[in-house]
Amino acid sequence: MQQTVDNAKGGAGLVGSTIGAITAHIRENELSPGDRLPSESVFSRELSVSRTVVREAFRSLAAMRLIEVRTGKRAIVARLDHTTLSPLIEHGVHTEQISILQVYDVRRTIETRTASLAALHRTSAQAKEIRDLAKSMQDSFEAPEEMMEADVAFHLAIARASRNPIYALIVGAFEGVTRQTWPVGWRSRSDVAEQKAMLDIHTDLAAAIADGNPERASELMALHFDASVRALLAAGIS
Amino acid sequence: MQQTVDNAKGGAGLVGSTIGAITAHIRENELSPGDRLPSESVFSRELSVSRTVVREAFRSLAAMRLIEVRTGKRAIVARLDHTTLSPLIEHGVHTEQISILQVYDVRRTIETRTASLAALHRTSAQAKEIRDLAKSMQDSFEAPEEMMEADVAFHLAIARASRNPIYALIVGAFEGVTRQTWPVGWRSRSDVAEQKAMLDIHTDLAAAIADGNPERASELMALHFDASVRALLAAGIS
DNA sequence: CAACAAAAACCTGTATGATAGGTTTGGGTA
DNA sequence: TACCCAAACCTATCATACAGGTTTTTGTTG
Repeated sequence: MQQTVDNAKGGAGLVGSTIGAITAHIRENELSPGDRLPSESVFSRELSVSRTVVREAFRSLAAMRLIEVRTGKRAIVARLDHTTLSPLIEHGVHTEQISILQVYDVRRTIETRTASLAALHRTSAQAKEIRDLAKSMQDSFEAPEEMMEADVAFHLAIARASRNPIYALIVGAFEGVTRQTWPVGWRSRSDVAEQKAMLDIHTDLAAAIADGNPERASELMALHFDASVRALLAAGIS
Repeated sequence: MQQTVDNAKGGAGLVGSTIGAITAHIRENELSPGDRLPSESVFSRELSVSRTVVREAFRSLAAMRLIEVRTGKRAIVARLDHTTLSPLIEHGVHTEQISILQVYDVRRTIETRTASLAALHRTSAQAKEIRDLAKSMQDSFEAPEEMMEADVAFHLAIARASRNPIYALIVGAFEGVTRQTWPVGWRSRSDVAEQKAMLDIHTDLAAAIADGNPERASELMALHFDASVRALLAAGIS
């Protein structure tokens, strides 16, 4: 019936080209996170496609976390968010395209670096946050659920303290998988002494970051992951 | 009017819960990449939502690359694909949430590891592919465009040879940004000797991987990135 | 009976129009 | 001036329709 949107980018189909037009709009107008986009009907009129198509394009962009849609309000350009990639990795694991050990290899690679960077770049507020989380873990020895949440937050806080949002993005990507495997690793630690040792590594790591000691921080992080991998292997996870 | 889908996951709204229902379907039936999903109308009936809602859910999942939709055919579970994350990183760069140097810090971290792993795990076919790509770069000295493509393919091939798909995913995420900054870095290399040196590093790296020498491979990769960062800084990119 | 081709059934892509309910905004009133 | 409310606007969802692709069924023919 009509068909005005040029097929510049975003793949074939009207929805694809509409996605291209919207991202182009963001770039050309140099929109920043939080800035509002034109409404669905405006795009619909402007691009001569039905609102259905624009809606599907909006949904796609929202799924990619490039924009945020809120009912009644206009869509806004999205701020990078560490939860973005979690579903993707979970999907990979569930469909057996990714193994848990592969996740841990990547985490070790990334997080020895975030530990270094955090020791160099953390603000004092972040140093405190990280130490508090390590303490939370110690305090919740009897409540594994809480300890796990503190652990997840601990690693993410370190990634954020690296002051490179990409690291936070990647570390966040593994949150979902971590929540599914953490209890297994924890239970597989043979005795209480070993469990305490694990907690101590976290505390020492927090201290190294607070002290601004990147070598020690990254060394402790490496130790942590080596121990985690041993625990997972002991539990029969590959 | 109706409203049957439980709000288990995927966020509020019918579309969100429908997304949850579809991913649940994939998990419960343990679908693998390539397996076909029920049609839109089936989900529509099953979940008592309109096809519009199911379509938007499908679009969202397709945008996240959890499924693939093809006109006329049924949607299938998607294979992990290294191009998935590129738009996200580009968005971050365009909206100034991510700097180029931050991209290079992550690449250095990741790719020194992929170089090691590739040296350990590459098949002989992969070793050949990597060497051929290094050679392509040497051969296209007069055609920067081709050289860039060979370079991009080179790094991705190494990531794939690591035999950990997550690395390929992450390295692939930076393709878009790389294509936008590569020419700048190349031109900023002051003289031909320096440009040749850069090419030699690639060739040596390919050799180290073929030789199964992980230490040397990762060392060369680190050298490569140090030089790249210097070139970008020289070009005034931060 | 097997091979094959036409047709029926099904599927996705897109458009249109309608209703419900949340948000913004500009007046008008106190 | 401060505040409240109605109009205007926006997104969420539904129902329906039709134009192409794709798969399956079926009927025919060798």
